[in-house]
Amino acid sequence: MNTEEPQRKQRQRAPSKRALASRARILDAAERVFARGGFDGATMRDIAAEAGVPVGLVSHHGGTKEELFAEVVARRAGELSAARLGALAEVKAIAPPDTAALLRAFIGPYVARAEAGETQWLAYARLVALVSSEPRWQALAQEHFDPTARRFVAELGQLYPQAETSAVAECFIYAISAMLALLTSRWRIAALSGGQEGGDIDGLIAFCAAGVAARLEG
Amino acid sequence: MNTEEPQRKQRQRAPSKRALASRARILDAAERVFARGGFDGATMRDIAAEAGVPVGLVSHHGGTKEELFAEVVARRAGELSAARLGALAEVKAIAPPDTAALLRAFIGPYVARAEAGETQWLAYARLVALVSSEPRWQALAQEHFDPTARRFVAELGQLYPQAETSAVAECFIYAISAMLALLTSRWRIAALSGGQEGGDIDGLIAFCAAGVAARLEG
DNA sequence: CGCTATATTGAACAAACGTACAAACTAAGG
DNA sequence: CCTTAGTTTGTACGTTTGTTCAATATAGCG
Repeated sequence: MNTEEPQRKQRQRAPSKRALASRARILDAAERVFARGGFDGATMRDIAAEAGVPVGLVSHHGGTKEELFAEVVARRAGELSAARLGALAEVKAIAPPDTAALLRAFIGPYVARAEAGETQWLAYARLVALVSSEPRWQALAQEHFDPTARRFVAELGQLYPQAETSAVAECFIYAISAMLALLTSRWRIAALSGGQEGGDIDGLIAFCAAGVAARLEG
Repeated sequence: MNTEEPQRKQRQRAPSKRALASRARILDAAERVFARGGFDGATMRDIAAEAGVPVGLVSHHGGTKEELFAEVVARRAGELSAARLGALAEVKAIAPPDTAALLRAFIGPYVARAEAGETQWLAYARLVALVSSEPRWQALAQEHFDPTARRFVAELGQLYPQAETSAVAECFIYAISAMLALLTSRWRIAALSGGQEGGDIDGLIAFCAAGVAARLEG
């Protein structure tokens, strides 16, 4: 029969410092390796090698490969959503925001982190691009990105009351894809302009804000 | 020593009708399977099963997996580039084109094919999105997409003489990524707007044309 | 028709894959 | 300090991977 004690905690002891460090190193390594080659292009052994630990330890801390991928995505999603909603609240506290201000509240926190030299956030950007484009990860996108995105779509919709929600969402997807292009395709911009580096957040927001206005006002 | 006959053709007999049909079926199947799961997500056996042929035949016609992928990309790139340059010439024959006309010449041929119910072109769109975003396929993008893209960047630059080439290329990348989002992320637009279908080429061009103008005139 | 280059088939290969596992090791709690 | 839950390690297993190959069938050409 079953044991008497009901719902005793699965974990009876707190994880040690070293265990937490190992776990963090593994998640960081997984983020980089997943970003480099996508889910299928990454192997558990690559991740283990990148983290400098044996293969078995990756499974021990990360579970199956799919669970590990979901953890990597989830880990930064919370911080990012909080930063975005915070920026939104900040902007609304001053004055009723315009289109550019709304877009900046959404895009700014992301680009700032990616451009702060933190390569982990740039790797994360590639991951998000992957999750956002492959229907395979629809559930992940729905859980971690949709709530915040829906909030911004609603705010944007208030600026264009006569526009349909689907048109607002369409514009928002265009803006997100342009943002991800800025973060992940700088090499291609350089290739098309003969080697010149190019692309910054102000230009991106100018592009998107005008695009949204033209699409939703028409 | 070497044989006497200089540069005799490797292939001594023309491929049979059935061989050509097999080859086409294999490339079509590879296009779908690669589009579904990316390069690493696809297996030669998946492709063989999708085409209804034994595994060995895929290698026989397509070579290695990488060669097969490159062939799949190359096959439609020619037709697409020709259609785009044709549309550009057509538009320029009438009058000096504006931004929207230029973008339509680039985007139109693609979206038209993808929306004509030809699922193969939609699969190809996912493939292009893949090639355009992963640095791994930089060489493929450079060979098949860059020449035409560079041409459009140059045309666009003539409309904004004071803008730097890198800024023009930046805008063009934004427009391409928005186009690919329209083709590959309709499911996400629907998810964000409560199920409503949305997104068409006219809205996309309105968005991009206004974005380009705002970014390059400023 | 008969000959031959090509196309097709199914089986086989080594390598790499995700995962499971038992043994050795650490560190937290009494 | 000793117990014990948790961590680390190395290995090993069963699949699946891309590719090769010899055999068989097919279709072009004189």
